[in-house]
Amino acid sequence: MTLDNHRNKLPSNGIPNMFTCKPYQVDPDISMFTASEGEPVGLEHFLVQPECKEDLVSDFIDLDAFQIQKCFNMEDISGTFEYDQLKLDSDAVHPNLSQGEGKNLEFLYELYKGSNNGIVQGKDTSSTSEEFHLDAKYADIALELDHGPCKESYMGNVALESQAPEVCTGDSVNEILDLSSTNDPMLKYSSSLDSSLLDHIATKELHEAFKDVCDYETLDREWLQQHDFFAMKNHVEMENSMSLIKCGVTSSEHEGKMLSSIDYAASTTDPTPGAIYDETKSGGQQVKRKRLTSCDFLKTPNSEVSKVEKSSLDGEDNAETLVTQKRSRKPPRRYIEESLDYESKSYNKKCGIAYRRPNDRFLHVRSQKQKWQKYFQTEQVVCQDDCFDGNCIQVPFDLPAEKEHPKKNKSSVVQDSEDCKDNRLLCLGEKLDVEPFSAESQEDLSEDECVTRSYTKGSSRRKRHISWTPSEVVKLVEGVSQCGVGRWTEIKRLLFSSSSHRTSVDLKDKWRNLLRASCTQLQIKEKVGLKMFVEQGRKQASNNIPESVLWRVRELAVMYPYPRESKSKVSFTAPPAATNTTLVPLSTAV
DNA sequence: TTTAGGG
DNA sequence: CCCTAAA
Repeated sequence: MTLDNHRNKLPSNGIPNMFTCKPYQVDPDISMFTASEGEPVGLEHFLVQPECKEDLVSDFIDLDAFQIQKCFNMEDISGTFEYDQLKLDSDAVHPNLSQGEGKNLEFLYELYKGSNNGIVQGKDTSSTSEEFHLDAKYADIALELDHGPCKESYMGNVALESQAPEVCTGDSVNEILDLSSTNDPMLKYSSSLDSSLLDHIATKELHEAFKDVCDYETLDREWLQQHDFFAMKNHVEMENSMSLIKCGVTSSEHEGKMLSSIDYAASTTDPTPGAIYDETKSGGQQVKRKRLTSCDFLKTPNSEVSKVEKSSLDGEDNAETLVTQKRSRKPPRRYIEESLDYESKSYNKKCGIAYRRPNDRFLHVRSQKQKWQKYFQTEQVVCQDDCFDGNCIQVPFDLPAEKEHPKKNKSSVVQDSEDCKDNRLLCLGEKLDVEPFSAESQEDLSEDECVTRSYTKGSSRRKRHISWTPSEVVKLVEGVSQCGVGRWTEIKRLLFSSSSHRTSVDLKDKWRNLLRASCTQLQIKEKVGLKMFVEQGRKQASNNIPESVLWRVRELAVMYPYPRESKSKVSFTAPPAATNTTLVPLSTAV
């Protein structure tokens, strides 16, 4: 399209005519319905303006046939328009249109008519203006509308009415209202429209229209983007308009701006049920392309305004590209990524520290506190403390870790923090690891673990205490019976391979403890009798070690003498007097 | 690395 | 459960 093709003309009377329509030729080779999916076809691609008639003034007035139709729609609605002022350009009528052209025009007409359906009540376009030949389904009639005194207000009404009942966002409405108010105070009448209500209606209608053909979200997003785009464009135009006003440009130029607003309105009034359902099943895409038409049209550098628009829109190349070229496609990946990124950022910012894992949060609090403690005394520290919800027992930061482990070399604060971190992380991992072990193990872990954890927190490298369950003891005994005493690695490999928290050393230690326990228990049981047995029962209950297991341990101890333990074992099996002296302190201690 | 033993 | 020495 050439630049001239988009310029609207003024009638010979010299009055700016913003409704000048040129006869459009339909290119039969390009059909909206046969266009490939990936390449939306703008209307202007097959509506070719063959000629420029009167290029008098309006670089700022951009109307193609489609928008003119919209103007007609509005005029039908407004009821304030003097149809006498409409003149049909005889050149507009093309009685010799081919079949394909007729179809395309018919589609245009249907779109046009459909756009009316939402707002025209009991009024048939064809009946109101026979001259338009629209009832003849030739949508590309060229019209000349005299630029009468009422035109401005009319235009304003057009813009408002065309946008209001159909689809529009509050922004676009406001933009247009701004434009209108700057041009004609009469238009303020329309500013009383409830934009939110209009938004509701518009959205509802839009959803109805696309119920069967479009995905709601996609449609909404695209539509909103387009509207934002329009609003922005409006804004740009308004600014430009104001600058032009300052330069003393005639009011017709402002009308040009307003026509641009109408363009937006027209472009947004397309997806009406009538337009869609009267057409083929691909109505949604058609409507999209239809909208694209207006965008492309606006994008065409046909005037200074358009240039300004284009440049400004190029700055928004994302939106522009999306709106003008990728209408029937999904939003570009970059857009999605940016959106997601933005959402995630805002989400994170909103959530902040509250969504950290408790473990990390504790560490964060602690490290931050240590760091800040040097510089700030109270405020931030207190805030951090408040963030800590106390799921764990918080150890005072000045609490020396060496308290629990005096042998450890005194670590620095940072070192302590790191160690604590490791320890806590280890605890978490181990707990997760232990949980599927068995129900018993979970029971055992429940309360004691919390206490243990809180107590062992200060010590850096001490492993969390995990009580031996009876099942574990049984496994250990079985392992010893199979592999023999002292082959702890093998036992672990065979029976405790799934228990990462039980090392071979642990097995050895446990076996040693079992030996002691068995010695003690059995010895006491033999010696003292029932009274001590009751005590043993208590102890046994506390240890959860069945007596049968202890007996088994003793048998194994005999079979596989444990080094150096065998001495005590021997003493255990030795005369009672000797065992008494050694075991009494133990039993009493327990 | 594993085991034994002290703590 | 940790630590260390010894193998």
